[in-house]
Amino acid sequence: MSVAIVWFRRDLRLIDNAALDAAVQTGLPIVALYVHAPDEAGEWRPGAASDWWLHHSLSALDTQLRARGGRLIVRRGPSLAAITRLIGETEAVAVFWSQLYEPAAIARDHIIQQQLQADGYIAESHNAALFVEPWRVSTQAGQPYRVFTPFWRNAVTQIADVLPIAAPASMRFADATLSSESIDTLALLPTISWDAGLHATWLPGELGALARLRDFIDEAARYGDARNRPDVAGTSMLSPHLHFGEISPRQILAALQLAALGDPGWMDRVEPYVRELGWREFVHHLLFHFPHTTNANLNRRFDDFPWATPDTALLDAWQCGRSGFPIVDAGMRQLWETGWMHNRVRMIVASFLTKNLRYHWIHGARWFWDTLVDADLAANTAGWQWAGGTGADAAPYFRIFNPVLQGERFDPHGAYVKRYVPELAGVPAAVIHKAWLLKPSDQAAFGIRGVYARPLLDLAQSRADALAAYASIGRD
DNA sequence: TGAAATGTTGGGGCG
DNA sequence: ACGCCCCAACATTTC
Repeated sequence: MSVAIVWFRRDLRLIDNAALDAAVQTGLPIVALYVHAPDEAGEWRPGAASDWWLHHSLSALDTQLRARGGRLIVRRGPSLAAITRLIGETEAVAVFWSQLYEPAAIARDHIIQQQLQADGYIAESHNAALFVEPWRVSTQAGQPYRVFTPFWRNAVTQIADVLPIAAPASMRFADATLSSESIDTLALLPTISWDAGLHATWLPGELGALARLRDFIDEAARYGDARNRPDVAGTSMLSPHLHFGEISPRQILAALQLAALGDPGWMDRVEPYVRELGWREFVHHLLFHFPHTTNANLNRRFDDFPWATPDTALLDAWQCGRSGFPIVDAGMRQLWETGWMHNRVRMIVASFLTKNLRYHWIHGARWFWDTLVDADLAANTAGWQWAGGTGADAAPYFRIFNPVLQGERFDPHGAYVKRYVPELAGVPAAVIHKAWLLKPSDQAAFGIRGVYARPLLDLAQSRADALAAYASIGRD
């Protein structure tokens, strides 16, 4: 019996899935496969929060497939061995999958494609995650872009067709005698129950992604004003859904364009959000063209930068949200509780780590990698290199955020801080971001104790130290 | 999508 | 009435 295998990885959806569509177009019965092979990601194997999401997203995909008469076949890696074994069990003639952009995945997929094609099988990779493939965007000199604005100006001209592919009207599945691991046996869920906040915040899976998109469309025109306010639900919160491919950027853009019909000014108002989709595109292209940047500075001038040697207690305080700077601690606790942090606050905590503490950005990248449900090697790498001043189109190193001013500007009522740092619930908004400056009698009256009466570092001194360190490596 | 230091301007208090 | 000074407000420069 001939069949076509759809090898799902991080394209866990039925809509706008070119690989799935290509498999259906063969007219052959389908086998939907997931191969669990976390070691194949090398050093950047998914962390605990990502695993939590993956478990639920795989379950959601399996549920969707079962509703259509099929199911998800789950096997353990190595991927090539699992695929070739399944080919033997099914007499498959074709394997379809969606392109990934991490260096380890590219290398693995290349070997698998070569092997399958050498053995006479159809082995096709399709684009599921980007508007434009990275090898189709370059400067006039033929180089990859390192600056966002010209990159995006070029890339948008290539976004011609944003009509997403519909989910297959009907799917015919291969006979259901194939063995499958249960998703539970992959042991993706935490052994101790720290995931209540994740459950309360997220609904992994394609239906959850579509529901989130639907909610966001109504607010998208306000994104430009609201996106910097962590105390307001002003962002799309689609990042983990995008990471796992439960929804595609094309679907999002198409939905925005549909909502804009009959309202000519609407697309202009959502442009700030579309631009963020552009940044997502940009960082994926960067990772493709500069794969070493997961661990090494893109700007090699920083290779001699005098980063401080991390102090375990201070690094731990940053991770756990006990630095004494309310906006920083609120962000780190939001991350721990929900697996996500508002982007404005990500910039603040990253500036704090790489500049006030002067720790190498890799320490932040590793912590985010383990704790974010949207941990994405392209976005995480570029985001941390941007914050640390070592990346493409990066914030210059001397651009140091002041957590007091940032807190006052973007959490003016202290509502975000109070939500995640309950110790400060009794502090008036006017002083909540700098409570250590109050006189002791006021501190006592407002219940200010511990690090909030005495933060772990001096902002002015650490800023001066960072600038001195920056001066020591000289200009270009 | 920076903050702080430095420079400039102009209104108003005051002798 | 006038010059002087202070300082808030804004602009520019620097890191």
